[in-house]
Amino acid sequence: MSRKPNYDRNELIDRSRDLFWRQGWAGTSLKDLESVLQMKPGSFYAAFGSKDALFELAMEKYAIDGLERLGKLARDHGPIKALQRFPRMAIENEDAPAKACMLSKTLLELQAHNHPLAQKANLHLLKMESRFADLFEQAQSSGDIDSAHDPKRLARRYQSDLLGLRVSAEREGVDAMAIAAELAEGLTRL
Amino acid sequence: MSRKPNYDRNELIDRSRDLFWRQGWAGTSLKDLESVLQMKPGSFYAAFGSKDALFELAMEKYAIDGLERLGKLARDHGPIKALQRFPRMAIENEDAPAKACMLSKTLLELQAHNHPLAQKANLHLLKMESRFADLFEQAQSSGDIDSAHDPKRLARRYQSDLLGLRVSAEREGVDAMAIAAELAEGLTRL
DNA sequence: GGCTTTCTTGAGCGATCACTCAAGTATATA
DNA sequence: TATATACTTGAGTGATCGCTCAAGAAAGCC
Repeated sequence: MSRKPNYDRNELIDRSRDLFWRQGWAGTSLKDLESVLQMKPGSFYAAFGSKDALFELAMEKYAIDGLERLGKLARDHGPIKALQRFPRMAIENEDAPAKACMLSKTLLELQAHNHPLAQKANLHLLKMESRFADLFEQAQSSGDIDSAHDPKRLARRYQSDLLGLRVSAEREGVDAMAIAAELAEGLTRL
Repeated sequence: MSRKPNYDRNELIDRSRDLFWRQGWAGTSLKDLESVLQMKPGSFYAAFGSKDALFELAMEKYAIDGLERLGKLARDHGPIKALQRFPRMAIENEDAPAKACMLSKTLLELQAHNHPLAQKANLHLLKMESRFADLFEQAQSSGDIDSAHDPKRLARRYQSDLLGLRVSAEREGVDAMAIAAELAEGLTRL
């Protein structure tokens, strides 16, 4: 029995993530999604339930991708180099839907209305922050960073600077790569 | 002849700025504005022309206020102390509509649709950046900061970190005052 | 007071919003 | 091949969007 969907659900979520990332929550209409996903309303709601539900899936995928990219950097180059390269990686991809972080965009857009998606964005950011703290701690263990510093404090500051970088990268007329380089260089002086 | 409006236009723009600042462009409806300004649609459009036009006025007022606060800090305490205190001032006011910068929020929300307000937000940010650069240059002249640094570069990085701080301050569970303190402390080591 | 001019009112405009559902179509199992 | 079980379609839902405009109210000038 049954009939298989003629789409790849995972790929649809990817495309939604790109659209939501670029245009934000209110800035993305159902018409936009129907066009990008090549789906009629009926199929869309059968598959995802609501715009909010799909946004949540998209944001989860965004967050997991970020964690995985950071993890791969750490495995390939070690903790300190990973932390140094990550900001540059976040803004150098010209094909990415946006330079700014989707989580911070969501937070800024929806926080004022106490939208559940804003809280979820913050949870993803906290998860990322704790991962940064892990890497700082590892960098201290291997002697790359002075152990006098509190890794959680370092992570908090690092993430804040990273979010700032990515807002700046969204602007025209700002050399974000130069800021990223400064950020990386700053880590060598801890 | 003629009849005077029964409202203070300047105060209406202030209230609009607070609402737009907090809720963003799409997040603020005409109903919201009518409620906060105590105006019926007809009066609203007679007075301001459109939602976008009022948003632009609100954003201009926001930008000018920022420039003036920075200027006052510089006059009262000198360039270096002004740069050190400004980040804290930006996030410590509990009554402010939001911690994050209205200009960066506008940019992030509207950039993807090439909305004119996004470009205007960027122009205001550039103006602010050049004012930061002026202060860095003055701090160098008075010997507070090493003259080997490029003041424009310092300003660019400073603004980026400031925007990051203010995004972080919008989050729950993040000690933004601690980040602001680190930012200020960092300026003493230039 | 009479007149002109502006401001205020609020019903309602067309467009778009997120979303629904009955009908039609394709596929897997029996 | 017949039947059951999904999936797909797209016209259409009520609500809300930003905005208009004709009518009425109030203030300044003669």
